[in-house]
Amino acid sequence: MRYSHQRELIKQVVYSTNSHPTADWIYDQVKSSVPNISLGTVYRNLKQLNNEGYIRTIYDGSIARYDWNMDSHYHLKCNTCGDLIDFQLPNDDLKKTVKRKFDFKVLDVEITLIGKCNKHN
Amino acid sequence: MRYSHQRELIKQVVYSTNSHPTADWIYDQVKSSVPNISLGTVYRNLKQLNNEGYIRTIYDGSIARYDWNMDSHYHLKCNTCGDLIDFQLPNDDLKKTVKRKFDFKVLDVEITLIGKCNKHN
DNA sequence: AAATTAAACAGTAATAGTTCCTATTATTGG
DNA sequence: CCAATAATAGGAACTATTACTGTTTAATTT
Repeated sequence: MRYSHQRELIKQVVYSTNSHPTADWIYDQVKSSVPNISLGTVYRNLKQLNNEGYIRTIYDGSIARYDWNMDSHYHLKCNTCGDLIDFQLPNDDLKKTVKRKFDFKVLDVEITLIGKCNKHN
Repeated sequence: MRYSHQRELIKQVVYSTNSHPTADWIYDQVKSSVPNISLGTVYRNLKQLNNEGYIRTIYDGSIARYDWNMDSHYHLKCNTCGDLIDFQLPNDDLKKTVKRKFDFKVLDVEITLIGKCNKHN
């Protein structure tokens, strides 16, 4: 992957926040240093950074968000304000621990384990 | 909610499969009995069925899928074939149990707890 | 059983997020 | 410093979903 100024800035923006930004938000940020950057460039570079393991893509409903934190961690999603909050926990009683540690009321739990099923051994 | 033939068929299609179908797949199925049903009707009714608690909407990456199973349960997503497999587990060591019970190799775990954060007490 | 009312409809246009295309520009290895 | 080619800007295209509009249909009232 050849160096690119735009990609470097995009990476810095993702690494600068814990808010799991969208492509559009990142685009707006980078525009302040490179006013005529195109949204396609942002998407292309986010995909590359994802593929190279610099960032990860998470889906918040139907829209993509980007996260610099590559450690295995989970998210608390508030369906009133939409915030996505990082957390890391042992595998015990999630709901109670989350209520205690984050004062976050769990209404629904969605767990997706991504991997490979037994048809591809 | 007034009775509608189309909605009844849409509900039946969702209840007929464990494959977590997309709106488009449901549309194709229902078309065999109502050839000129419109895709908008499918989406509108899926949303209504969701709001009335007959089905739930799950997001698979950026696309919506529909599930008749309203119990709290999780999904194994295979990133080779895209299958989404239901499972239900106690909160112990997920990865090992999943490997043993489903012969499914977990590469990444995404957990989203949906609820309300402490700004809205 | 007709008339009335409003929900649901088909068809289609519009939107949002994302990807693709093309001619131009920038990085890099020789 | 030059040639090769990866990356770019700008905009068109695409996909999933929602919104709009005039018509049909189910439920309710006469």
